[in-house]
Amino acid sequence: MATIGDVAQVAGVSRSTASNVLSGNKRTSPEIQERVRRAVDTLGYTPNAGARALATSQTRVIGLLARFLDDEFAPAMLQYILGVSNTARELGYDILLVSEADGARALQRITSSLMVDGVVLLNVAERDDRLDVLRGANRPGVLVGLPGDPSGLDVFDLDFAETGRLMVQHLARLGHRELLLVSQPDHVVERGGAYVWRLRDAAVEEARLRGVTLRTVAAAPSQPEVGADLRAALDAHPDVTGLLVSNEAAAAALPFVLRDRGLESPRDVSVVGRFSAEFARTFSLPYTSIESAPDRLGQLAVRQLVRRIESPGGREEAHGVRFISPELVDRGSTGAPRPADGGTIAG
Amino acid sequence: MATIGDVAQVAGVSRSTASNVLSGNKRTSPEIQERVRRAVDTLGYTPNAGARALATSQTRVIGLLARFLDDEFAPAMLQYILGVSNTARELGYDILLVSEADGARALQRITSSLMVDGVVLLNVAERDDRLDVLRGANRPGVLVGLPGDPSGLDVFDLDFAETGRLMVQHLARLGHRELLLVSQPDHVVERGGAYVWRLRDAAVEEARLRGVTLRTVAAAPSQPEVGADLRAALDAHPDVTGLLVSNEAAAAALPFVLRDRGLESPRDVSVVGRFSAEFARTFSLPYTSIESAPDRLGQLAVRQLVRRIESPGGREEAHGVRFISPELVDRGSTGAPRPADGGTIAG
DNA sequence: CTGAAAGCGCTTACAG
DNA sequence: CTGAAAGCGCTTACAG
Repeated sequence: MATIGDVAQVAGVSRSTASNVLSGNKRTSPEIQERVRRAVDTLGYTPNAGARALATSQTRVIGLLARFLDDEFAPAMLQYILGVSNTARELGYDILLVSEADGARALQRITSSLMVDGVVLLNVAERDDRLDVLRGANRPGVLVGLPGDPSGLDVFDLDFAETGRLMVQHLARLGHRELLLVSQPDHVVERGGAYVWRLRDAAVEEARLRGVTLRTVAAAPSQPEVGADLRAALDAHPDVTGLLVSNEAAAAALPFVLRDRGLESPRDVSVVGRFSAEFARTFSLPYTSIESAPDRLGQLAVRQLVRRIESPGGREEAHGVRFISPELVDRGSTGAPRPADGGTIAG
Repeated sequence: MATIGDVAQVAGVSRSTASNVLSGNKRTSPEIQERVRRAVDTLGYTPNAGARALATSQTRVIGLLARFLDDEFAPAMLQYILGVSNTARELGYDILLVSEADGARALQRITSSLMVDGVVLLNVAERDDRLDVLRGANRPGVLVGLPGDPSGLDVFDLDFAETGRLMVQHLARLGHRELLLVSQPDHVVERGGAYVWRLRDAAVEEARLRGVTLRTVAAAPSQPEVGADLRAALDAHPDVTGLLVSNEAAAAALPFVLRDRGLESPRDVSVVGRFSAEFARTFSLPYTSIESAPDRLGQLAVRQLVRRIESPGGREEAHGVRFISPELVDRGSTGAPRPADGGTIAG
């Protein structure tokens, strides 16, 4: 491997001059620049990342802490990872992907060894044991997902409360009076999935304000249990004309369940989901939905992180929570409710 | 940040002794060990990764080159990534995830800068522009996926030819004489997805040997086009009693298509897929399938890579192609064909 | 068994 | 504008 010493020698300059040409930090004469560039080309020189990191305390690597939990839906997670990864590369950073179960320990390891310039935490829980580590770390970090205590942290998330309200509004305006919200199971909430109740509570409140009945049901986070949960929920609430599906696994299973009963949306039941366009495409979901925007959240998170890393006073600027406003993507699965005498959705 | 110098000072030893205790490379007295360990604890010392990499030329990071192509099914890809990532962590390595479009350039970048000790290439094509870079690189690499010219490379892959034969055998033995293979579209093959024709050609040959009719159809790699392709294929071949579904997107869409026509498997049509158990779970696929074993392939690949990295003569050992034997997982979607007079599967 | 010294390949004040 | 020198934090022969 060629070193910068080799480059300097071939170019006939000192190592510091070669370094200055390559970094562009100091002005150098065009002639010198040309000589150094030629030397780099002939030698096929690439700076040694470890040596550079040692000298500058910068690695140009961002740590990405993902969590693949059994009770969450892996394909949805992938989209966040890709969103972060793509934006990082655009800004000149590589991604160290950490998917191990013990995220707190992993975070400690990669920050204290200075392997990364900063970190992005995905799938943040209400009480997340990674946050104390992050607060004590020597590198900045941003979260995707709102924890219970976001103080001193940069947080990006979908506005789940507004999402809940929007879902209810949309169906209420179309004339629906009997709604069913398909949510995540209780243990997701207990484990810290605060987004679940943020959406649910707001939906319930909005329904109350509008004098609409909103029932809530928890469905399993994976196949095939989620299908059974959906069927049971429809049986239990035959008057329902509108479905709010916040649970992504349930959304993926819904076409099967509706077809089983000969139901069509929006003819027999109106459906509003909460998932990304990419997710809809992967699972052939024909439902109107609130876009969950994983790519945009990943992008915002990385941009903010890079600002903290690179801007001189970036580390000290005020932290805050930034919500993405939910947007409804119409895929034609909602309409006026079927007439009251039009039978039931129970099988 | 504490350095090893601080540790040495607190422990009252020299830096080299502290280093030796931590690495375990040289024998040290128990008392000294204890003193050093205590100093590490009180200071919260973690070695600086860059400095260590510079001194040892080892980073304990493995580069993972993924490719997310529009014409392949992203959720299937995730499983390989997780397989590699989990095994790497078990062996003490972190993962640098590279998902950018220009894989060859990325590979050049991470190897020549010595950011990684080795690389795993996913989704390798028949003619893959990353391979020349890998052959010229100063770090070892292993592939998941068989290229046209595997010389000088470590390759792991499912035995697609045997997979094709096994699928045909399984249905032929049950009495099926009219089979349909749902494959990938031509442009996947042209781009270099050799696995497509490896499976197809072997299936065709096996069918010929057994005197069974095997038709082949290409289906789109994503929703919703794949559904239309499946419907058209069933219409075009009404005599078919057995489906071999190698295309993962087609497998995910098949339940919808069959239900549309009131078909059940195995009553009306027998189905054998090729996908992982995890994939089956995610998409609620009730089909007997050849296990594609992404986790196992990832594990084998990483183990081999780490062997090359760590064993003294590991770099020089003979390279080779290792196939995983296909295994059929029975999910009850195959049986004897319906009687010849039993109607057709066309809608 | 322990320690002083050199070296890994960069960058960056600093002096000229 | 250019170069000699120091330093980043480790590891590792080498001498004792």
